[in-house]
Amino acid sequence: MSIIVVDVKSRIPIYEQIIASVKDSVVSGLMTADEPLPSVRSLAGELAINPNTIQKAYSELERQGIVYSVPGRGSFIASDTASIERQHREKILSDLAALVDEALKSGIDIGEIKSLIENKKEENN
Amino acid sequence: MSIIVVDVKSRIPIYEQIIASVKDSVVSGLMTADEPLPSVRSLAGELAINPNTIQKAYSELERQGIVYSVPGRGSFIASDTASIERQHREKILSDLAALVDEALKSGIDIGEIKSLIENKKEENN
DNA sequence: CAGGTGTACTAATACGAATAATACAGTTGA
DNA sequence: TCAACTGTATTATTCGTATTAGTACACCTG
Repeated sequence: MSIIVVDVKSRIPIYEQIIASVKDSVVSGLMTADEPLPSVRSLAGELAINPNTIQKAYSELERQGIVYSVPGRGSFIASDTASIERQHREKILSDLAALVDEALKSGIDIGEIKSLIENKKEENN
Repeated sequence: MSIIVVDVKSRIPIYEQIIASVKDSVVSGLMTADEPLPSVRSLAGELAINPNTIQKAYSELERQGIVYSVPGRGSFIASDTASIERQHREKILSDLAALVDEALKSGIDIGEIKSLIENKKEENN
């Protein structure tokens, strides 16, 4: 099963949307280690886009170590998803730090930020 | 004085960079109400880009109520910067909420987020 | 009135994403 | 064995849009 969706009207290139979509599936646990991705041609058919665009996305994912491809067999999620998830968490924390920085510089009260977090914690239970 | 800088190599359109730059100057207090912006032609000369690109940025800024333009005189920061700053804070809080949401979904401990905020608070003193 | 300002318009250019059309080599399963 | 799948590679073309280019007009200021 593939949860890969794209929005052709988005300003974000389709191949980048695919990359993000696969990454999301990995970090959310929807796709697990060594699980096969849809083939270049079948996914192109599903999404009604050109196979070359899919290939470009898969190539980049392979370059980043998110997937590995075997000619004749297919493309698969990397065996080591732990490091992918770790990288993902690091990126979120880094983004979060930058945003909190900007918030404080904009004069947003730290209490407001804290309560926002508490609310989010409630939702995620 | 103008703190407007652009990176022609960025994937972000130059006119959007200018828009963001002006907004930043307003919310950071570098530019205040009714202060004149550099003229379309002079800024184009400074940044070595086409005047049309500057005009496009200024037009959009005017549409958003960030600046107002007077033919023959120039372009100026809006008189009411308070609402601009409010909008900015709201956007930050909204972004922050989304990011915290994603962090919690990624299994990041809430304590880690809190300590991150405390650290940032220290830095901003 | 000269020289600055914003504004408007059309055309041309540049760049990158996406498509299109093939071709080749490896794997798989009937 | 071989048809049908897989990834990979290559080249050319299309397309959208940001950017440039050039020009013109009306307004304001000293």
